[in-house]
Amino acid sequence: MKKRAENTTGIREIAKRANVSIGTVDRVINNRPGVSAKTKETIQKIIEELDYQPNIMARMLASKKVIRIAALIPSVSNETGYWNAPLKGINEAASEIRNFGVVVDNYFFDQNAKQTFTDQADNILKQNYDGLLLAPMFENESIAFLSRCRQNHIPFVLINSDLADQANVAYIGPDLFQSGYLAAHLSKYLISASQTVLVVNISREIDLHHHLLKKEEGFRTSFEKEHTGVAIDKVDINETDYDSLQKTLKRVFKKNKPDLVFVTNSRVSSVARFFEENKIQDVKLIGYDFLEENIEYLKKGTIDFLICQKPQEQGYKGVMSIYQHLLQAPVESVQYMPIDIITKENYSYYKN
Amino acid sequence: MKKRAENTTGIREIAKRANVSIGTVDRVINNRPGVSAKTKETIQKIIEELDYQPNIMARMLASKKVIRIAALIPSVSNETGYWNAPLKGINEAASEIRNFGVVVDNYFFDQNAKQTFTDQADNILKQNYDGLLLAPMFENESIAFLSRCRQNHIPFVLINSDLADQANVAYIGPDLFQSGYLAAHLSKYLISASQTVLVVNISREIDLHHHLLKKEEGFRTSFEKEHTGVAIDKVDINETDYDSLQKTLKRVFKKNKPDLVFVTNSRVSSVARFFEENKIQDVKLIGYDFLEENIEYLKKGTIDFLICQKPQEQGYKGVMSIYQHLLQAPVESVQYMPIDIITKENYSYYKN
DNA sequence: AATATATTCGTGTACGTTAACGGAAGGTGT
DNA sequence: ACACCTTCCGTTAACGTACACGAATATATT
Repeated sequence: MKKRAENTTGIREIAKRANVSIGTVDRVINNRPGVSAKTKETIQKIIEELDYQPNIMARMLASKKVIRIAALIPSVSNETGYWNAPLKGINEAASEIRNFGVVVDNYFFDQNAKQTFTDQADNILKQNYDGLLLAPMFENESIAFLSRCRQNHIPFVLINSDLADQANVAYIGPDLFQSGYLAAHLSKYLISASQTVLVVNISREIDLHHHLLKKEEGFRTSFEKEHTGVAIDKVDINETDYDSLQKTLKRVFKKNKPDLVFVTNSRVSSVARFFEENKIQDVKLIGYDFLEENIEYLKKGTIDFLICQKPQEQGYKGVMSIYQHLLQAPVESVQYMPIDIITKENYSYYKN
Repeated sequence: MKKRAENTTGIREIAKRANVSIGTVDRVINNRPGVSAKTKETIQKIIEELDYQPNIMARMLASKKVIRIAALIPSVSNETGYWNAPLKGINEAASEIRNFGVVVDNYFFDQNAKQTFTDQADNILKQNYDGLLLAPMFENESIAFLSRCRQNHIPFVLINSDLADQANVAYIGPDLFQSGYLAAHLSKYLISASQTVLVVNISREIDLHHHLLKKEEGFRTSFEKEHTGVAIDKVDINETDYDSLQKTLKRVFKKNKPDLVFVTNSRVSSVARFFEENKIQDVKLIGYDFLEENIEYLKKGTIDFLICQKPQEQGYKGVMSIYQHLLQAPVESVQYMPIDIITKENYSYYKN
């Protein structure tokens, strides 16, 4: 490891060449007032000539500014560990930019209790953050919250599910429609024409349904497009406990047993459990997300495919995007996650 | 005339708590001699207690060290643009850590000319780099090169294909066997029992073959395990131009037309072209890598699946890993890339 | 003309760390 | 006794930038 080469760049060199002090150069670089037009121009010319790039290290070291970001996401429930992954991504990003003077505070709400969401939203607004990362699970409440953020000039990034026309800095998450569309495509390898498919939406709060419906729409569109003659049934289950699910599925299966079941979210493991307990082996099963319980059933072959969309990366990129925006850097406003297909063979290599 | 912050968690605070000077603390942190065992211990205890993380900014600012890394990978040929992606990853990493006093120099060799590899290797050794990133395409030459690196105490990271027992800091790339295994699994959705599969290895230098053979091995193993009764033929093509390929395939297809073709590398588009030109539509096709020409055939349906293993990320992580290692940070020694499945439906969301 | 006010600029200190330098205390050999 | 090490530790000047403070100069006001 050698010594660094003689540095002829830097604010100091610019000052020397312009015959001014570094203070003046600093004012020009940071676009602060107090420099005559003439001086400013000569300095800017020299900056261009040298292709001067400020040293980020020194800048961050010297700057006492602190950027404060709030993240509001669902808490990890015992019903689904999905939000573990985004949280991990958020924390990873947070620790990466901690040295850059960024503080990320995490707030959590209960997906089964709207009140917890609005409470935390109020909480966040009181603290006067510089930016916000939000998983807008409750549609109406989120819209209200974001409207107040706009009033307070707090920029925000949405992850996991999108909301139209919110003037958000970025959306980072799945293309829900396309994700359902792909699920249908995979299904076509698993069943043949004139067989029956069952779409299962499992979620307690009806507000969370819009999220699932887009996937269902994509799923149906794919089948309709190709005129496969496949019949698509559907059932909504508004309770997340296993007993309710079992009761409903028993009824549906008795009436018309499907050849393939498509679960529109991560609760596919409950359906798999239902299959196992009732010795249903000839029905294919597709669902979402790389969760331990899902993987167990994937290993056993009860679940055929899982679709996953990088939840951890969503958290990571969410934080990074709001941070970039606060640094005035341009940010891609729609960042769709890749649609990953997980099978028995490749799950051990999957990285959330 | 501002006072230093009180609640500082830096080297200064540690010094205060340990009743020593920051110089001593610095010696302990950087593991330099000149500190009594007793003092060292108390300081280390305090560091643990505070969960002290050195400020990278300040460290890089104050340190006059420059870390020099060499990367040696195949050049982008007109035959395949595969190495564009790793190169992009390498450059991305390089520019991310440039401010941290790291210089990455790229060296290229021609996959069809061993000599270029050894020439560049000599070149690199002369320059006395601190670390090396290598794609060890030529097995024997790479082993010889790495042996000399070890002698010169230059740590190295391997990407894209692995070499056993080289004392490398890390391997970052596909699990070749498993990747072929997955290809076989997908194949089972596309064909039925007692049909015929053809494995195609395309590569000019025989030394590059060991790479492809592992994939073939995984592919065969999967079929053997499940006793599907599928017959697996194989053909090696040692020229990379289209005419040679066409001639060989015509001969093979005349003799025994397969129901599915598995191409063990990114040259699958040549086979797709062969299919298209000869109006072969009932043969399934699986291959590797997210290249423009491959995607074209995927769109058209000539190629059914592509398997891709994040070539860009391989480059990125390769640079980052050797860098981390040079910073004395621990590095995961085997980093298998996820095995991504690309279809007509999800290719537009794929990120290399 | 004297004073007040604005404009433009230079100086100094701080950010957290590295590393060169030097000093004190104690040991060794003659 | 002296000179000369060693070992252990403190002090201090950088690194490149931000920013507060105040000095110098120019312009306006009375």
